[in-house]
Amino acid sequence: MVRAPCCEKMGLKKGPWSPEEDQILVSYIQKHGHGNWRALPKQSGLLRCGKSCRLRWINYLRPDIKRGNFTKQEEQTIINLHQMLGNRWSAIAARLPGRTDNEIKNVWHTHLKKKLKHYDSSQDSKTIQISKCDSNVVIENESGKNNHSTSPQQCCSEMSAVTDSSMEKIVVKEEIDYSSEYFPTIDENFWSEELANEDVRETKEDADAHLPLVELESVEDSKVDGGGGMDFWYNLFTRAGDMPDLPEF
DNA sequence: AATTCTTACAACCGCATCGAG
DNA sequence: GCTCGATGCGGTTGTAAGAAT
Repeated sequence: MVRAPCCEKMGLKKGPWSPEEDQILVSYIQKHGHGNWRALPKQSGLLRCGKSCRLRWINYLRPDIKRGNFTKQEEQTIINLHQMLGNRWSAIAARLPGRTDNEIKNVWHTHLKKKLKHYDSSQDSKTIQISKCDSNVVIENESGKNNHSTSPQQCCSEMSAVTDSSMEKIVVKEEIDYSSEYFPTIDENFWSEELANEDVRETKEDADAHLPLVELESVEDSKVDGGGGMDFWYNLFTRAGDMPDLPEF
């Protein structure tokens, strides 16, 4: 049994929003707020489903939305956060005031992914490797709530601090600048798209010498989807000793 | 000038999660 | 503990605009 899409209900409009619809939605929310998205279309007179209204508001009409091109710093931040969190766009968006998860996702797919792929292809020989990885890490946040992660992706996305040898407790402590301070800097070649073949980063041997390996167990049963994936998991734990305490997501 | 291709981004869909009852 | 409705999230699609041919 397949559930019918919500907007297929009789009379509900789909597709691009008209300025009139935007106006109705904005003025309704300004007056009444958006306590109940489901009820909002009925009460405001819009022929849209609540989901569509919510999306339109969050991604486009919200007054605090920052429009226009992303700055280099914002792009750098996205890259760094994506390396940390994988495809958790909402978590990334939470660190970029005025930007939406949808917008960030689009920028990633249309610009950054291509750039990085191009950039990384010139960096292949510098890939860092690790042989073992723990697939069952317990994470504890500030509220004391434990999260059991069975996948690297999931675990990494919730990881918020250095893992010690027992890998049991992770506590959030402070805000950090995601744009550069704690991450390897992407050089000018990335932004210029003219990738140098040599002397861009340290060699693999140099990197291995600087990055402490962490003893971890097999990840055979781990599910890894797109985004950060296993490489990131490896890199995160490889670099664990260099990572700062990170805030909660 | 017309057509095709590419890019960017808004919007949709369906699954996951959460909370109330 | 279970069910169900509401909301959040990420993947994907649709389409308008611009570029290339």
